[in-house]
Amino acid sequence: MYKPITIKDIARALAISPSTVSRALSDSYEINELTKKRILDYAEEHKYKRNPIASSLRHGRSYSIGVVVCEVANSFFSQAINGIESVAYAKGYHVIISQSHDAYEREVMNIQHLANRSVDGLLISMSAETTDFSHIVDLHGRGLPFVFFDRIINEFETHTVTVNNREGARKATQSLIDKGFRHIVHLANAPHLSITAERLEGFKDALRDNQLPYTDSLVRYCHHGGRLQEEIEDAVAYYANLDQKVDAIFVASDRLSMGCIQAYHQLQPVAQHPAIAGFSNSDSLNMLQPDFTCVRQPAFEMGRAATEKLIQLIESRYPVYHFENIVLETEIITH
Amino acid sequence: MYKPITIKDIARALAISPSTVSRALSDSYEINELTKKRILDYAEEHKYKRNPIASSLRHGRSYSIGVVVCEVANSFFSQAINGIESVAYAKGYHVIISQSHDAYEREVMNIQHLANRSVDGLLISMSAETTDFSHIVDLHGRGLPFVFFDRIINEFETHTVTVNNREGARKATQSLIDKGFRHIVHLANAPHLSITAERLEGFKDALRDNQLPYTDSLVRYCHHGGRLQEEIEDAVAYYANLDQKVDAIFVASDRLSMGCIQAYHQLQPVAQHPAIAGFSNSDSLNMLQPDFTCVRQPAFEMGRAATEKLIQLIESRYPVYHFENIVLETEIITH
DNA sequence: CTGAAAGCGCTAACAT
DNA sequence: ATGTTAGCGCTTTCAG
Repeated sequence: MYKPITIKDIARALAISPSTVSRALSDSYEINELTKKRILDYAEEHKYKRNPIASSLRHGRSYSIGVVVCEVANSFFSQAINGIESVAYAKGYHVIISQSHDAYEREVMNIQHLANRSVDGLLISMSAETTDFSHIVDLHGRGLPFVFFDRIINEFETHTVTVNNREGARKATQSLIDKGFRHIVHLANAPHLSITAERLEGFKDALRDNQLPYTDSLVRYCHHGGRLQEEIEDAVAYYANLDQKVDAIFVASDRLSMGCIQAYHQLQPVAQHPAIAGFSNSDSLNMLQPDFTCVRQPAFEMGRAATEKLIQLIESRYPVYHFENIVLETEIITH
Repeated sequence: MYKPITIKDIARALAISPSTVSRALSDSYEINELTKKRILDYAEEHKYKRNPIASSLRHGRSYSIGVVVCEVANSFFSQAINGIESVAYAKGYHVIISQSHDAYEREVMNIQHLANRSVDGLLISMSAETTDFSHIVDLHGRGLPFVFFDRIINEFETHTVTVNNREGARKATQSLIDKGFRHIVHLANAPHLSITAERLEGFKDALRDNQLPYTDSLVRYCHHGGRLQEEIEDAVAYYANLDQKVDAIFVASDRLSMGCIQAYHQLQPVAQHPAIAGFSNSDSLNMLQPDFTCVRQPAFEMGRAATEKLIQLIESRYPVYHFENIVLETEIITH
């Protein structure tokens, strides 16, 4: 059907050898300027397109990188993907996106699938449910480069890109305290995620700074990252039953904030909700909750940085022993 | 670095020919059961993975399909993508997603890029800005299969998957009328999109059914599909200046509804907004606007159907002359 | 500066 | 039932 023109076709038409054509197209130096021009003109005119599959086979590389995030319909991740694509395309790589939906099985399946599809490297933000990392450790051990962003693991050394979660969490909590709230709880993500522990520390920092008491009972975890609305509703119900009336919540993520507001909407009018502050890269959330304070992550920049490091790993001719753990700052938006 | 085991390696280890190994792995019938078992066991044990690049080169197909949507951070499209992936993965195809951000240049670039990357076919929902279709017509003419969903074009015959936009629009508008609103306007998408004309017809139908007058001045178009918040603000400002006070708006899309609510938020308290009804697959929108009536499209199902038709086209041994235009029904959710 | 030849990994004719 | 061979399109020695 769709039969594109090949290097051989050009060679035949111009009565030269395929290798010369290849050289012209890859802009080799050892070629006559005139021959090169003839070839390039012909290629242009006949809309020659290099066959990337053949090229990949030859080079043993696919010039594509895999991305695994929990979901794309999420402001943070979609912005990060834009950053990833901007770098990847500029460097001639293709981006293959897949979603884990925060489920362990889907994460394993996707990573396996991408590795089979011979991506040259993987950019991962861990699924909330994952506690067994052997699928990743295994592939990494076999030489596949990985870079983690946002939700990282420490099973082996590699580049990572994160934000200063602890400080972001502290600032968000502090903003609630500044507004006069004293009974502040924390709606947290899955307990084994790297970001969960860090954000919890920031929450504690803020309480401590203000001589407010901390107990573990102030924290509710969502083991599926909010994938089940039920887990959020349980937390909200739990807060409602505390002896102390909760007047503010520090929420660990966008999705949880959304679920949280949704849960309260079913219970009572907006005016009576606790105040909410939390990590969020969504523009619509602060419309929902008029006084919503959010901690913005530089998602686009994180995607960019992670991709740059990954491509460095992929293109490095020598084994890499020195890894960078890039930590960017968050920005807080108060109302 | 990462040197996977090949068919040759297996052949050498078992002292048989590569073709036999290939036959065993592709489950050919003309092979001794015992030999087959030996090979499969060895492959399993050594974690053999077929090299899809070599396989693609050989078959002249990449077993991947390209998807072009305006953006993934959009409930409708992310649900559609889930449907696309469910079918594609099941049939052994990979999915490569790209975003046009409703911009013509990016759409052209992405489609070009995907075609170069030798996808076997393309699943497209048109960008709002696109009025020149030659980049698509050209590739289609050269034999690349296309299936359109949601936002289609009629430059050539092929399979399409849409919803009954006219009826959905009529029902949404009718629901506003049922609530007692009489001065209803329509915030529309880009005028050249297929869905725009259809939804406008439904809007007119509802007005006519209720003996309400229609004039073109009731309709405002967003030429960039709401990509620029400005275009929505202009429309809202225009409504505010009408002689007749607008008491309800029928909005053509999710993104426009969001932008519309956002624009009103800047102007006046929620209680004084006009009522809104519109096409939306987002769960969060009805929280924003308490009485928001939405028309849900079966996005997942649309993705599924489109992918099935595309794979049919790809795998058909003969030129296809009979095309299906699948039209699904919408569901309306009132409050 | 250009050409001939080999090979990336896989598979489908064509033998045997 | 198995082996031999050739080739998908591209690139890279190695020779000239």
